Amino acid sequence: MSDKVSTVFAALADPTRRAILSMLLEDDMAVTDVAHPFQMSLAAISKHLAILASAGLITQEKRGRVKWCKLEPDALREASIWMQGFGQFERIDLDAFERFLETELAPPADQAP
Amino acid sequence: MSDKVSTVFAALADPTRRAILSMLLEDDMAVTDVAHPFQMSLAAISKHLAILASAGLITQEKRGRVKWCKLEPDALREASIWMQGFGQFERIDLDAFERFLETELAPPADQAP
DNA sequence: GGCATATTCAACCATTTGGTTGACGGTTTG
DNA sequence: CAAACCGTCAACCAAATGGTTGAATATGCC
Repeated sequence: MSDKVSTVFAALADPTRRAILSMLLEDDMAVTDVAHPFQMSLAAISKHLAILASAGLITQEKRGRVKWCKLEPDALREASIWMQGFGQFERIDLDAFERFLETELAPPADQAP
Repeated sequence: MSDKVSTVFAALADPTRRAILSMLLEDDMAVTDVAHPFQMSLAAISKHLAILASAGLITQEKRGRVKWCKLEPDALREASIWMQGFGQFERIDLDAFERFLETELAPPADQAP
């Protein structure tokens, strides 16, 4: 493994970890709260979170006795860009794609195409 | 693992397998030729190819005594869509993205946009 | 101080992964 | 037919993965 992209993909290859990421999409969460919906030990979830953190997909910050987990979506970018090298995306102009995103992702009631 | 998305991500988590996919981006290849640049046994590459095939990322067709490997980029779509749930891609309009691709990825000397 | 809460550590276990080697089954060619 | 080539299978191995439990470490509260 070792390289960055491999680490990210490996982290994403586990459904529990993907579920955790989906949960964190809503809001930052404490480790205990992340663990709550799963029927596995807190230690197991703690390990999953460590893996997500070492892949850069989340960051953890301890405030008081609780450790808050925060999604870091930017870590997906490199892997996402790798994937865009394939399929319909293979000849993509990344600058044009960037411009596309800027207009497409503008605030809801902003522009009329 | 078991689910489709997990299988695809797991397949992508290995640098050898990603290298193979990159090679297949150029052209279809025989197993032996895929194995050539790597310094590991043919059997090992054969296993990697089986993993890529079971993830749906490639297909293999035997013609005569050689087995041809072909990239199947569509298998990346589901995983790619999953990733788009995060980060800057979360509010993307897939139809608009499709139209964008159609113009942006038009065959070199085919039609003038 | 003492107890409850939040999280990790350490040791352990079963299974999977990524690799090796050698034998084997098809296919092509001399 | 026999020899060479293509690829997989089977058995094995070391290391990584995903999980468990119980003890340990912080922190907060009465």
